[in-house]
Amino acid sequence: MEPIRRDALVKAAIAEIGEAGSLDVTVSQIARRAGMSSALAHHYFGSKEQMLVAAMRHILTLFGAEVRGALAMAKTPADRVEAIVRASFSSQNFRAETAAAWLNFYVEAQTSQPTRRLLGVYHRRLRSNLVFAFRPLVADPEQAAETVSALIDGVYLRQVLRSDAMTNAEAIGLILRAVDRLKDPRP
Amino acid sequence: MEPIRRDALVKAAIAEIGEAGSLDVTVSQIARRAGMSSALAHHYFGSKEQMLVAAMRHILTLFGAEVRGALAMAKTPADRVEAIVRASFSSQNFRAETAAAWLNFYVEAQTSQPTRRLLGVYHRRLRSNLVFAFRPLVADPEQAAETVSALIDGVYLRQVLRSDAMTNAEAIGLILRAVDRLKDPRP
DNA sequence: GCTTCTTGATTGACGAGTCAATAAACCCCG
DNA sequence: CGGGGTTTATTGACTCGTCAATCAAGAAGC
Repeated sequence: MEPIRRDALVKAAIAEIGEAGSLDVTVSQIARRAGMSSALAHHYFGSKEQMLVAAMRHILTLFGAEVRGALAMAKTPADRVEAIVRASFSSQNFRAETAAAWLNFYVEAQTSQPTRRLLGVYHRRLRSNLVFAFRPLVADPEQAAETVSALIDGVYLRQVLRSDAMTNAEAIGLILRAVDRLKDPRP
Repeated sequence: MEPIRRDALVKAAIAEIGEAGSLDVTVSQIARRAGMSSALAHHYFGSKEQMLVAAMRHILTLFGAEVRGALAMAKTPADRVEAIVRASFSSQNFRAETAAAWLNFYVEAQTSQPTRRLLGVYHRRLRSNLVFAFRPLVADPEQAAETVSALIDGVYLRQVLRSDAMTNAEAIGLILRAVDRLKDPRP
């Protein structure tokens, strides 16, 4: 039972956060959506915070898997950069729901140590993937990685807010064009 | 009395939000920091939401003034882009405190119509300034503006989170180098 | 004596977490 | 088999705290 319940709660939490656009969702709401009582949610997770951390871990796991899959297919360095960008904006990840949860985790990370640690892991992984991909392409791969990371986060951020949202294809196009400009000219 | 009290409350609200890293600050905390009772805060602002909107408007006003000032000094198009970037990361704006408030307003905008409207105004203004500045420099100024906007937001976002934060000079350098790459090569 | 300013006390709502009690599943030994 | 006992699953009701908002009443100026 335990794994089933935990899983249902994590998914319900993400859905609820996405719908509310905020981490201010009650345990009761999440539990109701997952088809159980709030007491049971506490039974399996101990506290609301642990539940939200689990939700975040779930999102990061999905994202990580997607990046790994895309990287496996990439042959050239340029392919690798493209793979990471595409995974970041895959239809799975680039949804109002997920983006809203994402944004709220950033807020949470300012006060919650576990959340901050999780986000830190994700950042380092993304960064190291990007640095590796950029190494043969530019003189300063670290700077390029930093720029593209920020660009990805920025496009995401704007996605949450705007009513005239970009499609994921547009987002990918925007970033890949920027990436192209960042590359050193071939001598 | 009224303008003095309102001003003190707005500043206290920003400080409190920055310190807490969250919009979950109580009216009492803000009022105490501003040296008055929570009842008085309600007397002058009516509701907590109106107080927070006023705080946000204050931040945006400062930011707008800074951009306008910097733009007034700019002669060439490239100067104009640089002015906007520098204003965005002026030591006034680029502080953990302000950045935290900023981030939280993004979250708030997902549910609060007034907040969303305010942020929309800021976005449009920034965008139109950037488009204008980029027009003589690139073939597609709208796209360049979009890219730089996202980049600014992204660097800001990461600033809130990371412990090994960038200085504002580093942030400006990162973005200006990217801007340089975005420019069309002179024929 | 009227308006403006100010507050302590109170109200009413809401939400996290606990608990005791019930139901269901499982297990072991006779 | 089979039934007592143990663990697991589940919940409604409750506690305790917090907080936005209100109000009535007290100072303070004019």
